[in-house]
Amino acid sequence: MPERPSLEGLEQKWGAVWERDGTYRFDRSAPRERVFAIDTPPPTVSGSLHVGHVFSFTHTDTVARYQRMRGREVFYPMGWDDNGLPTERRVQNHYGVRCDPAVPYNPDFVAPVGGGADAGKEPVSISRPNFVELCLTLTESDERAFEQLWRTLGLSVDWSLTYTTIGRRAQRLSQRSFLGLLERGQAYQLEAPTLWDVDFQTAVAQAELEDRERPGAMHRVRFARAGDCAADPDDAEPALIETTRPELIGACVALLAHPDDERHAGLVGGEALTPLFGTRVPVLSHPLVERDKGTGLVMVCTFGDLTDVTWWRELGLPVRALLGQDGRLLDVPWGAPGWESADVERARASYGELVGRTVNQARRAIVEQLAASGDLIGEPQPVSRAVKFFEKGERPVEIVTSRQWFIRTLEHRERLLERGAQLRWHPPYMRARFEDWVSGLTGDWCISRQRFFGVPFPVWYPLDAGGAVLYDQPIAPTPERLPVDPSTDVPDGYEPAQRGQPGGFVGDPDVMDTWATSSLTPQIAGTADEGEDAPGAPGAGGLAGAGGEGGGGLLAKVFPMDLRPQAHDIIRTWLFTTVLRSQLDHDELPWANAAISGWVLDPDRKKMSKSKGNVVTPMHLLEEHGADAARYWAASGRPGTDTAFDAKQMKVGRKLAVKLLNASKFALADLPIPPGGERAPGEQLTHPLDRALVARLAGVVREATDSFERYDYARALERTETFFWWYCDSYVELVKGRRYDADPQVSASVGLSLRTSLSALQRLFAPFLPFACEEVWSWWREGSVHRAPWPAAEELEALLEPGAEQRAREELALTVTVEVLAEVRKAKSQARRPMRAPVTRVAVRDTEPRLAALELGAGDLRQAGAIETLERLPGEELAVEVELAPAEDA
RNA sequence: GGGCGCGUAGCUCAGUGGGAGAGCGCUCGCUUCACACGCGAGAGGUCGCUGGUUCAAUCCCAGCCGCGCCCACCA
Repeated sequence: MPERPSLEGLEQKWGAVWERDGTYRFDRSAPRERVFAIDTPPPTVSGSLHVGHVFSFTHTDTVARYQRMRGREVFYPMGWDDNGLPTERRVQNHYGVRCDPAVPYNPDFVAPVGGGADAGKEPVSISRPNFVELCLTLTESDERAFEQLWRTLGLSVDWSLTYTTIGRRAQRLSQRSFLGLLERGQAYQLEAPTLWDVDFQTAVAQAELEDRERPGAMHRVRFARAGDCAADPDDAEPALIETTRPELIGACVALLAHPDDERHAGLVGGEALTPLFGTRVPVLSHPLVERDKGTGLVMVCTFGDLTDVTWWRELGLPVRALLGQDGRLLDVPWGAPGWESADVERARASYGELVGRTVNQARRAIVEQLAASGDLIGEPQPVSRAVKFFEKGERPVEIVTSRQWFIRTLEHRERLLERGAQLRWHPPYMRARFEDWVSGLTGDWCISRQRFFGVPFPVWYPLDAGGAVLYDQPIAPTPERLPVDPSTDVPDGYEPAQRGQPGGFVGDPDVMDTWATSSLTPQIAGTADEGEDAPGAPGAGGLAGAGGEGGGGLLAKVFPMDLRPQAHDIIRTWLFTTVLRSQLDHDELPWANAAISGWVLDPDRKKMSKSKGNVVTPMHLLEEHGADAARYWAASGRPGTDTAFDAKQMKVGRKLAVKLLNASKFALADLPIPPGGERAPGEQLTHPLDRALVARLAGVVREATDSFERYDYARALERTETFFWWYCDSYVELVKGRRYDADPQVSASVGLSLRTSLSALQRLFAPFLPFACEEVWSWWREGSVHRAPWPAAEELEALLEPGAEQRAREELALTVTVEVLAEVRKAKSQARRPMRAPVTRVAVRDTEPRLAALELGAGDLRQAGAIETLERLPGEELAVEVELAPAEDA
């Protein structure tokens, strides 16, 4: 036991011991019912972890440590989500490269030195395999840094179970699951209007959209009436629409009014001519049109927003697409079929100024044209409106038609809602977010991305004699070949030279969305025994192993898992897709519990973000305050609740950890420690106050345990902490006299009480302050506190005398004794005297039962208060007179 | 527009159908034999507003106001 206990260096000291002893190693021989499996969120590997990660991962770690101490064999892996767009973008910037699938693989390629955006050089085009190699190199170094941080924070993960979402094992599982879905008709391909990010040039999913307020302008535009009236233009009342997207007038395929809107009843059923381009479009009605918006007449374009898609589909409108995949206006053949115009020359002339322009450029240009032609009515009115963005994108998403892979989702909606109801949510109200999302789904899940660093779709397509791709006849590899990359691998029965040749084959060029793989994290983590290079599982189709049929593998032991911890912002993505995939592949929930963490907000209650520069780097945090202190702050944030970043809370946590060191030192120093630590055979709690203390402690243990069972780690901490400070300030002060008594008969009971209480407190704090607790445990106990059993209220109560009446009297004795001691302290404090100042006489007036109880604590009270005479007088309520001895120097 | 959560001391937040709490900060005091990262004492609040249920409401119910988040067919 050190002379002056300190927190310094405990992270390194105990981190090394835990690693050496395999303290957190998952024991694969444990029976299924003892296993507690956690589906750890794999952090995105694209730079650095932030304070929010420390926050939520600490929550999970406290639960993991609690369960381990409860005797569960905890399956607690770490994963790295290194698959996907954020990594690609980071690699592009870091190395100054760009992936071009047309470039051949260069085995001797060396990453450019001093590349990157800051070098101001044009990015170097490299092949997809070279690009993927760079992604792997960069993520590897990030992952080492992440692991170091987690180890310093004291996460009790089993590092031998680490997986990555781009690793061969994840790819194999992801592809195997996809092929199963394809075989069962749950995955399909479709050419359809798709949400599209024009910068990344990839499809995106509904779940990856977010709204952003953007300034825009509302333009009132005149459409001439076509048909009979066209012969007599002066007679024809024009059709007025309002739009924020005038650049899409050329893509207009109809005008719509509400069926009950009498103002436009005369128009409906007729036709109108688009301004500038002179295209005939029908005027129709649809109930989704809102009469009080704009003029009540709306232009349908292919496609300005998701509502346009609805109208286009429901009304069977044609496609007149203007926007290309790069977000620029396409060159379209005015006058050709589908592009008819009442004035082809004028249409070509107008459009000539728009073609090749971006959306914003084209909008400015067409507004000038409309103004010049008189078709723009009034000035554009500035408006602020919500625009849909890809959450990682910088320009609004567009809707373009493309071929994509989908997983059937809508038809499983009811079943998914049932699954959501079966899942135990912590806190329970988070379930509403899941249900809102499932109920609001409008389409199946688009999982294909036109990117490079991801899991490829494991299919090829035959080419017919004319070189056309036969998309409806995909060629799948046999399971033993997985994972495959169809851009380099060749399907069975073909030669490499046949790639791209008529009668040959092509590989699917796309990769899966990152969620399409991370939605399988329970299965990926649970197949750690397969190894990275194991062949595909035997048997076609779905995943083998889960469900336990014959398989003695790891997966059968850990799946379905016990706990999915995650933050609330990814309920609609990660949580939802994991439930969906587990439903489709296993027809069951992937876990029994979902524990949802809040976010870390900056002190202004805004979400922390790098752009604001208010982010504190986690490692710096741990170095300054210590891991236990940071964990204390995190664990004080209640489940599901956003918490402001607060360094002051960390200081409080640090004080608590230091206090635990010192209290343990006081309690244990020079105290005989029997073998086994707490209690020698035959030892008894002979003093009523000691029994009362242990009884109270049993109540705290019960509350902490109940709280943890409900995943309310914060309450467990709060109860333990409150008790602990009271214990130090009141109980320990009260019994110091007996603690140091020369007569072993007198001190024995305190010794047992201190050993018993410290043992319980050190274990109660262990999930929160793992380093300080391990340190104090090591002073007097064998083995790790983190493998010690969680304290049990029953064991503590076994030390007490039976009899409720006696327990109540002793509990009252502790209460009254502490109350009187407080009065004595108050008198000394108000007299500005030290706490050890002697007291000649204390007269306590109180009710008879309380005075009787006080008698049980009178001896300790006299010693703690330095009281000469203690008188007990009958009274109505507690009143204490204190006569201090004269100060020596007064 | 819909849903969820929140609104308690200057700050951060617990809490309960019957006495309004903690930590930090502030004031005053104490070198008490584990700890000055300590100990003791104290000041400080119409528990968002308005109704209702109840003997009794900070807590339960309704409405409103404010904040945050999620969702929405935002032309």
